[in-house]
Amino acid sequence: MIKTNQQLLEFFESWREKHPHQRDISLQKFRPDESLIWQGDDAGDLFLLIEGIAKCFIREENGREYVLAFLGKGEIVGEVEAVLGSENLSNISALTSIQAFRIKRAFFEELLEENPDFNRLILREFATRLQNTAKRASYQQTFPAEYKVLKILSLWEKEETSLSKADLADYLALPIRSLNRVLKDLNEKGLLESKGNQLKILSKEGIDRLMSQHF
Amino acid sequence: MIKTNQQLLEFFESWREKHPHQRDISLQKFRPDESLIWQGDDAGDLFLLIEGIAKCFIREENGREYVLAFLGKGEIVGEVEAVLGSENLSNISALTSIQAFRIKRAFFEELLEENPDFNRLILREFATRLQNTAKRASYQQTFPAEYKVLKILSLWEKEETSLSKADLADYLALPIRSLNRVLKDLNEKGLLESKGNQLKILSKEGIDRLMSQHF
DNA sequence: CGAAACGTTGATCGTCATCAATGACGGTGG
DNA sequence: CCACCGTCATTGATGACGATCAACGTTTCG
Repeated sequence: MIKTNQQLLEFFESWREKHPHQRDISLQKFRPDESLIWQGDDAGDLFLLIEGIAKCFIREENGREYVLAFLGKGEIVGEVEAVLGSENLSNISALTSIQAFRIKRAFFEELLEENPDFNRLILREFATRLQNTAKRASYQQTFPAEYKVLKILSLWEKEETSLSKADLADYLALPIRSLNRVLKDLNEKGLLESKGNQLKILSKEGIDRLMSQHF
Repeated sequence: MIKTNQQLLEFFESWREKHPHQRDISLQKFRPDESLIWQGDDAGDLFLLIEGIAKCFIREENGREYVLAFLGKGEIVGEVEAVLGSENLSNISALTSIQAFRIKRAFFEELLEENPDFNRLILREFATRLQNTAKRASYQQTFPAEYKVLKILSLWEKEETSLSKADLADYLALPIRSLNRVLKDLNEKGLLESKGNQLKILSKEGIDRLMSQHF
């Protein structure tokens, strides 16, 4: 639900320890709602999240937002554009306060070419993202709204941080009104407790049961 | 619409010329409807398409198919799974007769580690796929059926090969009936001519005009 | 001063209307 | 026989609008 990449984080942390004076990596902070990357801009520096949560989303020509992913600790942003040299496909904005490494693009490319471990980490990162987006595109197309919500909730559970309902709705490509409707139903069925933005799953079994009815 | 990767094809062709007796790459043919890769199987050898078109799709638990991409000349399949060592995410099946290189997985990994040019090609391939799937997921969620069809058609035009309507419908995540309805409308508006599986765009301007109405 | 009362604001929901997408079924034409 | 369409019914998702409720700060009064 919120992607993380512990290995990538460790790679950069240990790199920093070994090269404390390296100027290609710097620390940068963002406040909630600040943007790290703007869709349509030319590829610039990359960021690696150390703390906090960011939202990666595309704004369509009709104004609607589609959330591609929520990114957490250890996730890197801007790599796709860096590799292709293309303009930014998506926006990245901070949901919480964020602490991040800012990585010079040239340095990223250098690492990619000269450090096999890093190269491998990025390859794996790409591959998992591909898997994730493909899976999600598939089931978000083929299942009704209620199921999408259930799917998210079943992935939830131990997630510490709660997202705003608005963000959740964007992620599911549902209007808030529709999301609320589904949540209320689940509430009445006793599967869920919702106060404000805090969603609490009361019966994982019940949720799995409901999901299986869509087959 | 139908992805291709000329550079990757050239890489393997020239590799073969230089190493004619290499046993890690072999030629393999597939007939229409044959499968190259089955969803859920363990990662095996990879394929690189030399001729023909393949369909990459996920079958959901409720039986519906979601087409991730149509693959043509120079596209490689099975790389994501090879990198992650995970089971196959999707099915790959031949739409036309296919001629392909079959690449041993171990050899692929070796190439990836030891050949910087190849490594770069794969990185770029991953990155463009990420861009494509992300873009598509976004606009397929946020626009109505008619628009999705228009979008495809506007990308069409110079495409030589025509896909079956059934495949097109799966790609758009629409039932055939619905696809036919849209096509008929466009037909009546004089923007499109359709006989059998051959779709011919009569007025690109008209299509762009219709698309802009969705904003 | 402190507590009760009040008003404002934003989130949520009940209800109804609407629309888009789909399914069903039978007909037609190649 | 198969692909396609006319037509009608149904379903799911959404929008509109007003009512309600909770949170919060402000006012009023004892």
